[in-house]
Amino acid sequence: MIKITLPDGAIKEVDSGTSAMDVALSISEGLARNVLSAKVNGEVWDASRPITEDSTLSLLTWNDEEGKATMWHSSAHLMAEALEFLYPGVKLAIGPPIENGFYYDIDFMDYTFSENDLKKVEDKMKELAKQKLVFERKEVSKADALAYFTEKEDPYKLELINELEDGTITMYTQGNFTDLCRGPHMPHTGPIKAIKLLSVAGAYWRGDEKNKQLTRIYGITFPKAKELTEYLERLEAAKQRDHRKLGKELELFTFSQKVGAGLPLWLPKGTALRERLINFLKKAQDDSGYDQVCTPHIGHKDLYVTSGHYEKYGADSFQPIKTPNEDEEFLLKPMNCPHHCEIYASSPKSYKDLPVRYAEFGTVYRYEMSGELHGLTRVRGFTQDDAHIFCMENQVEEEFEKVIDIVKYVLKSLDFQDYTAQISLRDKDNRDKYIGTDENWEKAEQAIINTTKRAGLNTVIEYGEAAFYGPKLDFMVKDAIGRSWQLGTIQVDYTLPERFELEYTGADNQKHRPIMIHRAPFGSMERFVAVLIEHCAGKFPLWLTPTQVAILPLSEKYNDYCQNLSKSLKNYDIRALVDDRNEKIGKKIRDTELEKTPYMLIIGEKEAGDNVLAVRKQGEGDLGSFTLEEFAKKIQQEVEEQIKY
RNA sequence: GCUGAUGUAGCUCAGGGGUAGAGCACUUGCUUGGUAAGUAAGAGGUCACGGGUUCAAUUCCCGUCAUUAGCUCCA
Repeated sequence: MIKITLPDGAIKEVDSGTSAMDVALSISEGLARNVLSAKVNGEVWDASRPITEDSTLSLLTWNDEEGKATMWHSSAHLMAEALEFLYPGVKLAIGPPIENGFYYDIDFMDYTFSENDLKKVEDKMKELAKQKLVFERKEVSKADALAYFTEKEDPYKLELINELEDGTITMYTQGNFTDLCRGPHMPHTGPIKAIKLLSVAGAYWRGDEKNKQLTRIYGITFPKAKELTEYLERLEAAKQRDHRKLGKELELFTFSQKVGAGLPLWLPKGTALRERLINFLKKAQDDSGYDQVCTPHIGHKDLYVTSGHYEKYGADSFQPIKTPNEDEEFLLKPMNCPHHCEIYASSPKSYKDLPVRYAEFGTVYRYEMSGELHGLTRVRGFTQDDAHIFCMENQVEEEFEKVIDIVKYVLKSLDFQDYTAQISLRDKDNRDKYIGTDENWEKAEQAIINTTKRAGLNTVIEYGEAAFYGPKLDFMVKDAIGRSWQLGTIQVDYTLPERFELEYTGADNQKHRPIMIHRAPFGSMERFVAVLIEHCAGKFPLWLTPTQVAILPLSEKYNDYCQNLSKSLKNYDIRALVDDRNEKIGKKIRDTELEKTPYMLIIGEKEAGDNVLAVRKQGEGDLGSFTLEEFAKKIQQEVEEQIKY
């Protein structure tokens, strides 16, 4: 007899060799039907695998992440079976579960496979799933595994087996399909009720571009058709708030083939919004003791050799610009820090001057591989809301905290509630890729950990994600539909002051080296606006939105009255536009609703006569009558509420 | 960069070896309205760019540029 401890602490005494499924059956048949796999002593197992020693056991169903992964992994095998049936002789590489579904990498040999063929595979999978094919686990020797896949002529599996240790190899079979697999798998294919193959893409064998490119098929399965429908609806909703689509519709930005890939062009409305964001941050920075500086878009190659960026990024950067006569080399600036270091160095500094904080909305250029470009989130020219703080050792933590405060203020004002601070430290093993001394790294890493703890941030530590010159704190922001983006960043740097030989004179009349903090609360204007658009689905906070109020005259008779109204609102710093088109009021309201303008004023005979405003709120409807003063006050209050410290 | 898909009016898209079409937007006329689409007419295109095949190419082929999905999830 062995003892099985269940999650609620209950202990069951059962015969050795009892499976998780047996335990489930002893609890209830309904539960047993839903079991996909089981966690035995912390390891995910097949529900049917015999347990032979005292163990903790939790049964995994569709409601557990591991349960989902089990079903998706099994679905990948099911797809492989369907593919082998429809395309005999295809070579299979790997097929794991992923965050949303699964994929399988396939070498289609001489077959051609396109998106149009997905349906056919999907149908075959459905047919197979209905047969409730049982997944059988088998431990095999390395020799047997090699023999099986040699016979099958599958080079990918053979390569994988050769790297495995004898005695640890397992195979799984369902129906007519056998695969090398660590498992676990669900008991049988029955619970796979809804199947959708989503896309076909290329992927290199083992992720290495020198290897052969295989065909990757992505899919997802569910135990209920309704869940699939809901999933597809969520995908559709995400598409609807894609910043590339909304950016076009709301006339915020565009791209031009002639200007070049990855070089965004900001349209008037987008620029106005961007300027508003910039002024908002400038004010916060002004209040926090920052000084604005301004530096050129190019810098001498030597500047970047000194900073170390040339060595690190030279090949990835744009090519140097050569002067015609002197043959000097300049680079488009990939970052602002070296310029700011030279500003610091332009005059002697005393400890009494520190900290100095140089801020610049600096446009930088970086060469991104053409395939990496993506809307406004990954571009080749972008503007950082950059600043560099030069301070003394004993000021680092306080400065760091102040920066965290600004970032928190920015995120709050734009209604980002849900974010994580990711502390990026050095790779634990491979330390060659970082510049600077171990001692300085230790100090900087500790400073970040301490301050984030004190600021009460929700943090996660990532090793190996640090910049090459120092550790950093990145703000990972979740948008409204749960996707995570890296926006603001704060980085401690002991290295650049060293390389630029920056100094200050201490109270002891000795020269000391300042410490540098890089920071950008938005990250870049481009990425921030992109994420903001997706976060609010184009319905910007009132303080930021391009047009706050649309004035809709009921007929052309009231156009002049409305123009005057617009001017009056301007005196209250309210941005209003008059829709003076020759259209009916229903049409004007509909168009304004679709443009997501927050407020509408409907002006006809009654309003013009009584000197009142009929107010309508976007998405909500009629709010009733207001006087101009009442309305202006309402708007101003709402704006102040949003950008309060 | 690699692989696939895509590129037709300002936007969203249909079409197809014999020099192009819809809806919305735009212009003009009628209409002057009460909280999500009034009505009629009109204008608008080197079918991304360059080459090839053909009597004829926007359509087929090749190349370039751009957009897009994936190449990060590891039996």
